[in-house]
Amino acid sequence: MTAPNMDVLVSLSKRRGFIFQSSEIYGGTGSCWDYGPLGVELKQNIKRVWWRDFVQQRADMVGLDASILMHATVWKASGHVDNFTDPMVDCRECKHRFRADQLDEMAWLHFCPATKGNKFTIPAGEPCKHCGATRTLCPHCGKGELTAPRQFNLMFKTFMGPVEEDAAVTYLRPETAQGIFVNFDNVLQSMRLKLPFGVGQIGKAFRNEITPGNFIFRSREFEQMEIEYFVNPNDRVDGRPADEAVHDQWIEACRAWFVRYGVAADNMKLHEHDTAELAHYSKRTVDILYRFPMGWSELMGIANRTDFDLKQHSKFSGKSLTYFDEERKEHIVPFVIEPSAGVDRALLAFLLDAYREEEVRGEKRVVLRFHRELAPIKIAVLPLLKKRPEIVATAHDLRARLARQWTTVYDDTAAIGRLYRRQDEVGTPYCVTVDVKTVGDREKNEAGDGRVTIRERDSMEQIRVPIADLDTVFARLMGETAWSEVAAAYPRAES
RNA sequence: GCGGGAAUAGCUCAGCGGUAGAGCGCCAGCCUUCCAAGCUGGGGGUCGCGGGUUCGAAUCCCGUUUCCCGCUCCA
Repeated sequence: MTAPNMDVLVSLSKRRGFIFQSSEIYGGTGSCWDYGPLGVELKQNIKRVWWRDFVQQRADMVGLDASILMHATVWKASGHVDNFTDPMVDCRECKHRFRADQLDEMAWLHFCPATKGNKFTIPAGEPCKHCGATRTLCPHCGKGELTAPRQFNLMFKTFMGPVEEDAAVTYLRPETAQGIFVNFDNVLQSMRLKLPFGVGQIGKAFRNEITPGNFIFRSREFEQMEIEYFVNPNDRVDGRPADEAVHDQWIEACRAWFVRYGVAADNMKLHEHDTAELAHYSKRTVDILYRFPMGWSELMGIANRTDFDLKQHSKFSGKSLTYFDEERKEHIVPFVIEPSAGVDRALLAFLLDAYREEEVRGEKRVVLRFHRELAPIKIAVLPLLKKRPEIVATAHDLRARLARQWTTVYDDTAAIGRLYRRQDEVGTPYCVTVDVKTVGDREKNEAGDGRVTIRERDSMEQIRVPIADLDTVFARLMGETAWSEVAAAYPRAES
């Protein structure tokens, strides 16, 4: 495949109306991006199929849409107020950066004056045996002074209510997950659920990232698709504790989902967090990495959050957040498996994986081979000649008719070859072309055959289909039926 | 926040002290019976922003903002 670099994609995204830099006319900001007319369709399609596949089609799942602003105590309970704040110091000499709270636990490099400047590595927390000095300089290079600790708060602080008082301070949510945890009992009771069950949610989250960038990969405002899947850890699944077995099931389900919608399997790999990497709430976390242009990076994470969150919220709120196990006659706090995906990262992966540069008749063709369900525009209706009013009128009618079910576009501003290339570049899977044969030629006294050309994006094959068949043909093409199977029933059009 | 690079038309870039260009794209017309065809015409840039040097700055200097590449963190 032709792996595009990020610049090519940024350029295409802007030129074709997928993604614009936020506030561009004011100089822009790299930490926020706007989705243009095609981008918003693509993004909505991703969210729609995710919601359909994971929430609507599963008997063990329900949905939720919690507010972005929540009670400030939520973030104390979740640990974000304490753990999302890392005081950092930098070495003025070697430019190394350290977390201030970990400095004392690090071995340090020392040029000892008592031994004529000999170099020693001193274990954490100990003074030099020769001169008795304790560490004051950079532990890494032993020479540089450290800057004063700088506070990084990864949460956006804001004020609820018109008066800026401390009591009204809260945060824009850094993850959608907490909205599910605090509604655990509401959902459980109102839907009369039995374990195991999951709650899915799609929504915006905000993090004051230290380093945003790599296009939409890491931005300060982003959208998450999260599931909190609750299990009874005392149950056994496949002979293993339920949380551990279900965790593995979700990892595979998520991986398969990306493959289903067009991400090549070998562009993904799993990454197991080691203990140092694990978040404060997690027993085990596995990331699905994607081969992004800047290297393997996290596409989504699937964490076993244990009973940490429910217990924390129970403790801070004073409300019992337990589940009554009818068989064992006991109250338990469920464990939770959290498959957490970034909509924007998913979109970027789908975009990257769809991008192809091909050579057609000696010319370069750029094509986005989107899965048909993700493609922003499903059908482009094109007149072969725009001088013929009958052709143009028929094309307009067809577009309106097809638009009742699918996203469509009409374009007559160039020759047919160029029109096809434009649609290729935005990933439109099918074009419908109306020509003279469709409508007939009055001057030559020829009747129309009522057929139009359907052209498929990837193979560039064309078939002649009666207008009367269009609805059923496209219903099959947009469903599970392969192009080759549909095409076999109709004559090829010459190209 | 630190180090390095960059910022000129929608996109890719040239111009590097004398007042802004190319290719592609876009728009209109002509032409054209299925894969970026041709011809003609057109719109579009206070050269990121602010200051300084100079008779004169896109060009030199300072500051600033934004972007890109590394260091750290996550979806």
